[in-house]
Amino acid sequence: MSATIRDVATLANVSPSTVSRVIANNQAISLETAAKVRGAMVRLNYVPNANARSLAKHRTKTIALTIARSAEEAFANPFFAELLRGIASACQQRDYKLMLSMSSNSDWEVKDALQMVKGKQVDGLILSSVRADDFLVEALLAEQVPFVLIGRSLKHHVAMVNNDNIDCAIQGTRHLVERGRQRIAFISGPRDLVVSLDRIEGYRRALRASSRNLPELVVETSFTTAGGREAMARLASLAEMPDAIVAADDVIALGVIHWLKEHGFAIPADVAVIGFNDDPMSAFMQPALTTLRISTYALGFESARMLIDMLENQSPSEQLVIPAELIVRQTT
Amino acid sequence: MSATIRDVATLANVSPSTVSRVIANNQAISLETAAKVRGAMVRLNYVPNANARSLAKHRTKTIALTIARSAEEAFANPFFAELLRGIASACQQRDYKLMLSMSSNSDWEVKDALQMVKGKQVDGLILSSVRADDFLVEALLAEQVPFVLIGRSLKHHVAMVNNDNIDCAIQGTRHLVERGRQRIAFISGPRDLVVSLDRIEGYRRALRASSRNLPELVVETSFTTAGGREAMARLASLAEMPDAIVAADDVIALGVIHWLKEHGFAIPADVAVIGFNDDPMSAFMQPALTTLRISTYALGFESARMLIDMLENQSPSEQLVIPAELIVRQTT
DNA sequence: CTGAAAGCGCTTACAG
DNA sequence: CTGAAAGCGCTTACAG
Repeated sequence: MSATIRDVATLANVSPSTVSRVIANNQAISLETAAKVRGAMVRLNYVPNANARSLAKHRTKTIALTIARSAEEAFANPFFAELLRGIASACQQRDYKLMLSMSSNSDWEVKDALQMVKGKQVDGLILSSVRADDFLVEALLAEQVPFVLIGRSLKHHVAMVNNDNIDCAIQGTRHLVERGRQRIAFISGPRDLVVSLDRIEGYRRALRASSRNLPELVVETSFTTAGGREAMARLASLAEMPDAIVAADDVIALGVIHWLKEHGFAIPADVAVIGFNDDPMSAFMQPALTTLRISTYALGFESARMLIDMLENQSPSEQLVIPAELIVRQTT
Repeated sequence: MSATIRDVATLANVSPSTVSRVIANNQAISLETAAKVRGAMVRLNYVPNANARSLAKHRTKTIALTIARSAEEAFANPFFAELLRGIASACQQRDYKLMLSMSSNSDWEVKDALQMVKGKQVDGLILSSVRADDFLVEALLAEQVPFVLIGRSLKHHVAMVNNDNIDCAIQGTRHLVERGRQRIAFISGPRDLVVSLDRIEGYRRALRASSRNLPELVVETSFTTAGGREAMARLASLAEMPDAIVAADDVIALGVIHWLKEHGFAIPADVAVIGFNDDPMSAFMQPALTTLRISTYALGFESARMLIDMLENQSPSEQLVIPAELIVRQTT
């Protein structure tokens, strides 16, 4: 059995309260006593029991990232690795622990999230995606759980860090318009996500803003390479095939490019392609992918920083918009 | 404040002990009582406090993955995302929570790990890499902490899941020998890692086993794309440049390929390249990368499964070797 | 089948 | 500057 606070107290000849105070760096304790206690702690190899501590203090110094997908799916997309990188860095800096919660269906997601926070395993949550009808947000609001969104809520004014996805899609689409493309299609992720709705909206606005009366062509698929291939195949079977694709994710764009190459289309000569995210691999693809750099790392870092600030200083919830940038490479 | 077990007890008109028993699904409780209690739980939206529970039960149903790098670095390599995917899946299946622990230096690593386990935040650990002089392993052994290694320990017989890295390197190198390459260089990751030593060993054995008296050429770099470029640049500056590269990681291989393309070398005509891992991106590179598929996902999944088995059934520690396979594509 | 009591290992007013 | 006591919210022998 590990040493407890009593063992330390006994060895140092003080009361447990005193030991507790030196753990907490309480200034009231005299330097001699503190030194004596610290000596006992190292001699016993003492580590405070975090459960007892959390139970007494009502805080855990732990936050969780929730991902509304099966673990299988989630980390297949570099977006989440990059997001995690940012979150983990902020946690490291602020001495917080990070917990991961993945759930494949929306009921479980709500249940898991509430369980972690109400069960006092974590102090707060980062939600990695937001659905249009977000039960989770409502449930968390109702239960007064501290959380920050990666993305935005359609209905509630809550802490969030997001990109201006409408504007991103406008930029991407306009770029294609300016390149003189005639049939620009948009391959969207699942339409129940706010991010999908925003990007579709931006795509539409850009087309309408062009004076050329360009047709709107939106198809939906999953955020996977396979999804990209499949969507491209569908688009190619149309009477008139698109000459440009805006894909809502680099991983989708990758699938599109594969399909095109396999079927002998030249990129960008026959079909131009633009993605979203600027995943680390995207610069290295052949041809290198034109994409919207949404700064996923910053999204993660800032969300964690914001949550921890809220937790520690009850600072008010912020609405942060991370700037995005069109990175033009070889596919357009 | 959230409802506690007392609130539920009061509402259901039973004692807290009884509520605790229905939470635990204790068979002794009558069906009526159980139903009554469950009713009260949902009415109060009750969630048990995990800290109190862990404190009383001495277990948390949580495991941690430790990564001995800064968060910055870790998730830049797809290996960890893939590993995490496997681990998270197993956790999901077995209803365990997953905690992440990253630490950039070896002292912190030991401290963090002991803190998590001795502090009862987690029941056990998965170590994602093993150093030749592994203080962590010794410390964990001394403290009787349950853990499993991804990789192998040079000195201790402990629970582990690993690839036969020596054999992998033999296969990869032999493949190049059979392709008639004359100057086969090996780009290793940091030499303080067991996995690096094993792969270097395999490379050497394969060269010696060839009857052609091939020169040994080993350089060391970090597990990054930049590391690959830099190492390739060094090799290219030699009197006689290599005509084949075995890179200890696909990410390194990617850097090598970039360097070669930028400097006008044909792959594989001038220089053949082989990687390790079969990261998801590797099949999509141009040219597609020949690599050793080490089944990273399985490594992760099995490590978590093994750890949880040890935790739940005190099953003895296993030594599992995940088979690897040479995937020949276009770079060789 | 159920309850009262002690215990898990901390923290924190309250006294002195 | 330090200690005794109560409390955080559970679980689990021990009785009955």
